[in-house]
Amino acid sequence: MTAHILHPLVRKLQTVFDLSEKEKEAVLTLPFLVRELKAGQDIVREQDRPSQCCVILDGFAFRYKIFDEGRRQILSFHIPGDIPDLQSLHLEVMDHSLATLVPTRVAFIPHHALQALLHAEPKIAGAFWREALIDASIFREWVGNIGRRPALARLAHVLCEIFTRIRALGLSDDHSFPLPVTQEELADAMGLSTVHVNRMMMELRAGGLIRTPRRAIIIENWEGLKEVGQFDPAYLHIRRSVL
Amino acid sequence: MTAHILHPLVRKLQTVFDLSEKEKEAVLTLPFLVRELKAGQDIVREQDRPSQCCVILDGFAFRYKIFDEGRRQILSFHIPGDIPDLQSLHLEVMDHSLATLVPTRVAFIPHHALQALLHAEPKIAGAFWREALIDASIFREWVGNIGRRPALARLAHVLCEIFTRIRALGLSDDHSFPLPVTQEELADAMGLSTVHVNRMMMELRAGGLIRTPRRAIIIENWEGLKEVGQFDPAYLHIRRSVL
DNA sequence: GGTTGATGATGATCTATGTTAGTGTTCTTG
DNA sequence: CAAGAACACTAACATAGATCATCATCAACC
Repeated sequence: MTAHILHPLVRKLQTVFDLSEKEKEAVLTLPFLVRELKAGQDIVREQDRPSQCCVILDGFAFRYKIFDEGRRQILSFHIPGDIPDLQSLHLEVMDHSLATLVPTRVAFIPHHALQALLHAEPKIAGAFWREALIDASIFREWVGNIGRRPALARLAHVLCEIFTRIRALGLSDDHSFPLPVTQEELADAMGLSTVHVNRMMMELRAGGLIRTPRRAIIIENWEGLKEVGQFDPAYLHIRRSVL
Repeated sequence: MTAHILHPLVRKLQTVFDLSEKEKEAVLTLPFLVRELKAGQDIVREQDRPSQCCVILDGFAFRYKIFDEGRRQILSFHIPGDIPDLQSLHLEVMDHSLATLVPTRVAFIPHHALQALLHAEPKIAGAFWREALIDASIFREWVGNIGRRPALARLAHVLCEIFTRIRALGLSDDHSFPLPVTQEELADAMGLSTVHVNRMMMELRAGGLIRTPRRAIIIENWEGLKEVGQFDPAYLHIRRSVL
């Protein structure tokens, strides 16, 4: 049961909500279709009208929007267990796109199956709603991160957030984690230029806060990084027990 | 019935969802407590654990967060009919604050009454969920607005958004609307300095796009303003019929 | 009805970040 | 294994927007 394909979803829900065995079971018996996607592939696009939601099983994804003249804004990063397009259950038309960052395995679950689940298990409906609200909370934090923090703090904050979310899933016990993100992608997520992200990255390294081996991050000084990024995880609304 | 105190809430829900008479009735019979608040007063604060939600009946409110050294980021503006702290139904602790912009009348509805309503009227639960998702969509747009648009476009976009939301409620038939917001507040909403907001405001006026009589905005050239702000209302997910 | 405080409007100056134009290194792929 | 693409990194220069300081206007209030 632990090895069930949808297990990442259950694990994720448990980081924000306490599920009973029966409820876990109900989630795990959802019908789904697995697809393996290459890196940099769109999963859904702005203006699409999806009839299913996708669960990230393995890999990384991100949401984005293209502004004038091809300026891209990355809106969020997604890790295994996330359902980044859950909103399509209630909002017909996508207002942004969703793509993979690396080769990623996703499970597609038909809307009607999810609707049925939410109907049958009101507590799970609550958990999903909660998920969506946390999503919104993260966007709020990003608004402030981009609007009111200088570049160095902005970068530190993003790294703290990703690490905290990954650790809450139990995907990192020490202080290192995969970060399959290019500096260009980081720049698009933070409203900066790639050149400046590079400079800030170097500054964090020079300060002994992080190391950046190939496609990963090792946090050398967690307290220091939190300090620089003014990071307080309250906005992630993660259950105390898994934080 | 039309003059019921909670009517603004019904009117608002109808901009995003089609309500039956029975459902309207269920909303209007919610128990509530009205309070008149002065300008600049907090309604709920970060870290609070509310046991009720508030509906803006009359006036304007905004959500905000204080970052390092008192730098404030305004996260959203709220108009009559909005329930800005609906999230407290599912997220115990507030991750931001909510305050009035001008003297404002709000109705407080106990969580348990809302829970009961959502249980009794699943379609209304859907409408509320939809509301919350639209909220998130607006935050996403703001992330991009702040991250990827220059100051002039950013300002134009914010004005377009507020106007569109106000007009969807039927609170403005021509092209003028109340905007009881100081340039400082606009600055905090857009991640700019007040001085620069002032300059951009003057530029919009000089371009014949808007006029700004006391505490209000008159849009002189709607198409032009949309153009400058790259405004596409799709992200507001407003029903076609009221747009 | 004058005083006070908030807000809007300016100008001079400074700086964080953007832009452009590269170089070198590593990964992919034929 | 060679060739090409991504990607990280660097430097010189450009600029949007921040800061600081001042003054004008207007509303609120004793």
